[in-house]
Amino acid sequence: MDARKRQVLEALIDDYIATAEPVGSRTLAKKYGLGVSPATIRNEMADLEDLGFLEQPHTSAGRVPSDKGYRYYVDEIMRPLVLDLAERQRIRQAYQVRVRELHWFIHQTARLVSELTLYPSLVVAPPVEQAALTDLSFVPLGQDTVLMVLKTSTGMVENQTLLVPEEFDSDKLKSLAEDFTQEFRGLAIHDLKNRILDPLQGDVKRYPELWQLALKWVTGHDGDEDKVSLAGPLNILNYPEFRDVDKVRRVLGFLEKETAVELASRYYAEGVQVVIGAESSLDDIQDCSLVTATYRVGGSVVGHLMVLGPRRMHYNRVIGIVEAVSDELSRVLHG
Amino acid sequence: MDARKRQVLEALIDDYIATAEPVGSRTLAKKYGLGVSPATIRNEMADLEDLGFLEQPHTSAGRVPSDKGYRYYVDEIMRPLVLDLAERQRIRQAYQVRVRELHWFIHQTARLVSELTLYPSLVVAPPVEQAALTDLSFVPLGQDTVLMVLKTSTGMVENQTLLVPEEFDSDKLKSLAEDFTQEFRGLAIHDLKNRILDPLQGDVKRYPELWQLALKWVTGHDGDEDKVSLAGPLNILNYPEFRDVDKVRRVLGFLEKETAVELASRYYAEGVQVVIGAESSLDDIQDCSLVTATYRVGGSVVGHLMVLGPRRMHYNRVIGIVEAVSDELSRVLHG
DNA sequence: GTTTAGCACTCTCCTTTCAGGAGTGCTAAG
DNA sequence: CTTAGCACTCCTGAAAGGAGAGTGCTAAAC
Repeated sequence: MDARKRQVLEALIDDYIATAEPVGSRTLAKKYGLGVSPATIRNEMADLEDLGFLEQPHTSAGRVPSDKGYRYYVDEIMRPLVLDLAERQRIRQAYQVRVRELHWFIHQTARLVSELTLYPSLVVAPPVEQAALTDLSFVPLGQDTVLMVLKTSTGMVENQTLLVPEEFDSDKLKSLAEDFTQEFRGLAIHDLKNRILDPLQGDVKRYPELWQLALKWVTGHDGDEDKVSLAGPLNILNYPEFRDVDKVRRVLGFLEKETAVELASRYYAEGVQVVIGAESSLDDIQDCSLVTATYRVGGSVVGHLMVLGPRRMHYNRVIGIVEAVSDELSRVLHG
Repeated sequence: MDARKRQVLEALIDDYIATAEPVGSRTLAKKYGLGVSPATIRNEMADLEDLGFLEQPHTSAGRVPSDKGYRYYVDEIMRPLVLDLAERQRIRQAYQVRVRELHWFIHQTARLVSELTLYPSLVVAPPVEQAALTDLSFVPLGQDTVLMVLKTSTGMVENQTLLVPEEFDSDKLKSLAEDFTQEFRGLAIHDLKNRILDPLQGDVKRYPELWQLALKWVTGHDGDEDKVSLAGPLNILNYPEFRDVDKVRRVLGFLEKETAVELASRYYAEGVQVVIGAESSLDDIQDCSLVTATYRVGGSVVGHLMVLGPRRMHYNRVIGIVEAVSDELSRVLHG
């Protein structure tokens, strides 16, 4: 893998990313200043194909990068694009208005990323289920409704309206909230739910009224709702590889399913990860690549951010954007 | 327009809805027990074409209903399908779990409708902007954040987190909330916002601290967010008329834009409305039909519910579903 | 008068064929 | 090692032809 091969590979991938057409030796020689003739490039391309970096759709077409080719490009050749001023500003301003509302953060992030990258983007919120309870209070709303406000160790706030017996007045609720916080503080939400649902724990007897309320919460609470935000799915339609409606259905279907969330969480390692084509071993997105990033609150990874595009994705640009956004998000979440 | 013409029209539309293929006289004679020969049906079809109810894609194809044909079918022939037990139960159970959270209601409704109809569905929430303020309270969350809980005359609750100066302690907030409610109760949210933004009103001077808080609310509050829920957009991909990606883009683009919401609100008349093809005079959805319905709280229309599908939509089924769901939604919102 | 069988006609759709073009690999010369 | 030349392959798009579906019309049957 000498320098010229790398040059050829880079030029070819750049061209293919831009045009979506198989790239021939003549094109490469003409458009990119490689200083050699098409014939020479042909030889290099044949070598690159032997090495597994390129593929030929058919004998007399140009070449197309293989998964392995993209992988080499991403790992060894390309460098993340530095965003221009306007884009950096846009990212900085995106989070200025509101505060502390989980679903707003992820919604905003997903939109921001998909608008900047022109690809669909999925943002997975901090898994509330795993965060620990830090504080809980009840706010009376009407004579039989109450707002339950729950704070977690990841700094997020969750609200949920509950129906309560009428005899729960303001003072009663206050003392119940204190009991609840006292008893359960520090427990992960997930464990807390299990404990509430388990009659053997004895909570039923010790706090009959509180337990009744808590049960309403658990049964009414859909842990997954609002935790994922998808933006810009239609962007996918702008790329010629998605001319086929069946393909569109598979890919967008994937984004709407649980699989996408799972996959995002699978790449748990800090920082930006790239998954190219078949590397995901998911049939539905064989022809797609993913760029995922994590964001943090107080040093630990709490959520994921994912961009999905065709295999010939603008990796350098997307990686640059995803890095910038996840950094900014971590920053504002920390503050 | 004699009885047999109606029969032929009905059979033809039923068949076209089922198959998406132009319907020929032979098919009609064979599949539907009309008791006459293809030749007779041909004559009827020629008449129906003269009347503008049918169209011929080309000389030697079968016939296809025109907008006018569908219109006659919807208004004069078809009757809403009565849902079966399982479906009715499903609708009844859909709203049992949670209470009073606006975004949850519309989200749930959109999902329910799209799953039952197999078409995309859009639900527009009661316009909070137009509802009157009935009550307001602040809940301290941390040393500098506070949850603002706002109740409206449509019975909905809105929450928003605000950043506040540290000197606003619990008692202070309580008295501020009382002042606020006292002063502004009964005002439409929309007017309230304008008033807060208008320095000439004198609120700045009279309630400097409160006004500061209110301003944060107004500027941080995106009136439209969470007010619209789209479900099942991908359903559209299952219909052969949307093989073409450009068409898909136009239609799904329409659903994501403000236009769709506007359109839904345009059909403000109580009950179910059907818009067929070009009747909407919107280019993007020339080949689509819409079924809209309204739902009510305390007797007055507050929101809209919309189903979008190909022109050959299962009108009877969709209308039945939309009626049932909007009734149920009105019922639970009232309670 | 209405209904129907028969038939010629039209138009689409699918397949086949064919030429053009792009790109390759190989060979041999620079 | 590089490059020009050339035969070869394979896709693509246009043109041509046949099959099939469905029609409208005419004339006979009810």
